Amino acid sequence: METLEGMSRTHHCGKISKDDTGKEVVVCGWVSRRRDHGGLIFVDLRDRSGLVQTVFAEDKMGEQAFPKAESLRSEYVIAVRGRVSLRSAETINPHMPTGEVEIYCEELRILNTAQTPPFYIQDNIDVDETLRLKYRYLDLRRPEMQKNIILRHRVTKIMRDYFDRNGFLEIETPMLTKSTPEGARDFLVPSRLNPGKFYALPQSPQIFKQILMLAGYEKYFQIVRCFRDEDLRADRQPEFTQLDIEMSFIDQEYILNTMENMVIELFDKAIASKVTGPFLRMTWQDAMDRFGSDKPDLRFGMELMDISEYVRGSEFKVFESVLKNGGQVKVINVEGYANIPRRELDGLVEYVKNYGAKGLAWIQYTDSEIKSPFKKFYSEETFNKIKEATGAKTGDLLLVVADKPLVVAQALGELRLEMGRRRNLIDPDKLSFLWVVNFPMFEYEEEEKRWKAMHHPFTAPCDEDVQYLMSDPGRVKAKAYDMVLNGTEIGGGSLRIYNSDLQEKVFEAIGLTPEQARAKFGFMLDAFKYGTPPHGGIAFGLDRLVMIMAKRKSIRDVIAFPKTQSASCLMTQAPSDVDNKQLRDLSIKTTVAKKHKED
RNA sequence: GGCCCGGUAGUUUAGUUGGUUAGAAUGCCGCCCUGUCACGGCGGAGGUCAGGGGUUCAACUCCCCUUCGGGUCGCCA
Repeated sequence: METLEGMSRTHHCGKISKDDTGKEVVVCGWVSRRRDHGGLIFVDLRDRSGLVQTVFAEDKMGEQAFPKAESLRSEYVIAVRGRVSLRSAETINPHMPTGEVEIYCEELRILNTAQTPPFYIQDNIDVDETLRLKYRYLDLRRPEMQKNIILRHRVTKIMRDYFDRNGFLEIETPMLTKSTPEGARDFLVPSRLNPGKFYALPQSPQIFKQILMLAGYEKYFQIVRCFRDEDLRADRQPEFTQLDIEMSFIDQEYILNTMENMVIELFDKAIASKVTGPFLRMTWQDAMDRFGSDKPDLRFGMELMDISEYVRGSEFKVFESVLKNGGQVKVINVEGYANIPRRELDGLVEYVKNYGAKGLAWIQYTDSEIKSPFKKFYSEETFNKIKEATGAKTGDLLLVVADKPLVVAQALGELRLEMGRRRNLIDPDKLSFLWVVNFPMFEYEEEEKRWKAMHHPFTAPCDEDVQYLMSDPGRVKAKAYDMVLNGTEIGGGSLRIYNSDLQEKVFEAIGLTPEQARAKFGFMLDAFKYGTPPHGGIAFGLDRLVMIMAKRKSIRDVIAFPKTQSASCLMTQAPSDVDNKQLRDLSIKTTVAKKHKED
């Protein structure tokens, strides 16, 4: 093994160009590929910036030094001093950014050897993700992963610059904090100094940022880790990063504009995507009615349409009972797909059942006839009226769901997305931003038989709805808003309650007794009595945002060290057992029988 | 907690109605090779068929359980 002593890097591999021709350079990196021709060896050398071809020629290096070049293997760490030379026309590699040049080695130092890696260190590898996660350091060495991680750095850098320029202060908030009753399951941290008591890791810095507003900081932001102990998904990790923002003396319009400008600048500077404002604003009700989702993907149409009035009053019991119970009958039009195979239709019936619908019906306006499972209950005129009302044409397929509004929305909304994917209606290069506004303040929790805050309990209700907080919580709208991109919620926020009386009322509406509210949020209620400014804010999911910008399907690809679906880290083997002494110090006993595994 | 998919050389995989010496490609090792860039040629090594149990004369193959990974519903203010 050799050192770098007396040899300092002059260039990065991927930056060498024909402008450097003739220069003596020193490059360092990993052996990406080796092509041994006997007396002539080519090595593609890789560092963070890219690849460059280095050439080891026996007649130039001498018989003493050449065997060292022969000993090189994949992922050895080397330094090469040599001269940049222009390649002859027929040896230029047009597929490589540095393909016009190569470096003739004059001195080689092997700084470290390497075991053969378990997978190729290159893009587009087809390898089990388990292996990638176990050897994450090798996975992260792959150019496409480095690109993602570098993009993530650029994103946070642009954000910090933007907020700094606009008068925001980045202020840190505690990681060891207090468990909150609402929301996700907390990660708990036992307190050694307070036996039997626990901190919670923050689900978000929500309360702290509001306290900062009343403390007079006016504009706050933070790029901050948040923790929620819930089941994982392709876009959900137990620890994730939020861009967290709060401002005082502002209205909703100011927040939305400030955030739009941030996002426009971000997409421009980070990935050179020109996004234009102002973003479309859509009420929550509109989004649900038209797209069956509070985060509609507007990259394609296929909106939901209500045909209740056309099918009402028939012998068809399914529709009748739904309509009598306040339900609705809605459709989406899958254009040009009247000849859908019967087997696929059957599959779609199963598909919507996953989302709570009891079934799925359809109308096929084929060239020759109208096909529908409820054809015998309605006249041809009715089918023609439906055709006209929905704008369907001959050759189109209507998919029909009848149920309570929320079930129709979810089932048809998901079906719309699925058909959009199957029919290739979604342009992967399109960026469709919108704001969804006017969310309901509460949603009813069937299991616990109580109302819950849809956003969080510090969200301000719309002024005109405050009177219904107790009498009719379901009709209260909130001053809340989500930013949606391509069917993904990338950010959400609200104007906050800044009056402790109103705050107590909202706690009451979600079933918190005054005692419970005091125990959990007493400090906040007290604080709010000392002159709280009107304020509001928003938080963006950084991982999801970068995932979309990097065009990846999983946030694991934009997180350096992510966890698996069972929330473990395959590289470190966390979580793991701890010594009994550690548990004793914390006054903790586990009820899980220890597995006796001796290796 | 439910449902679905998957686990075979280092890696990606083939393996038929249950009977094969478990095959290929690539990687790895050795020898040869001075213009390759997925270099090439010749040779070689490499398998707990995820783990356990069952059925059977016989299990990679069929059944059950466990485990690990992925997707998803519930959950995620």
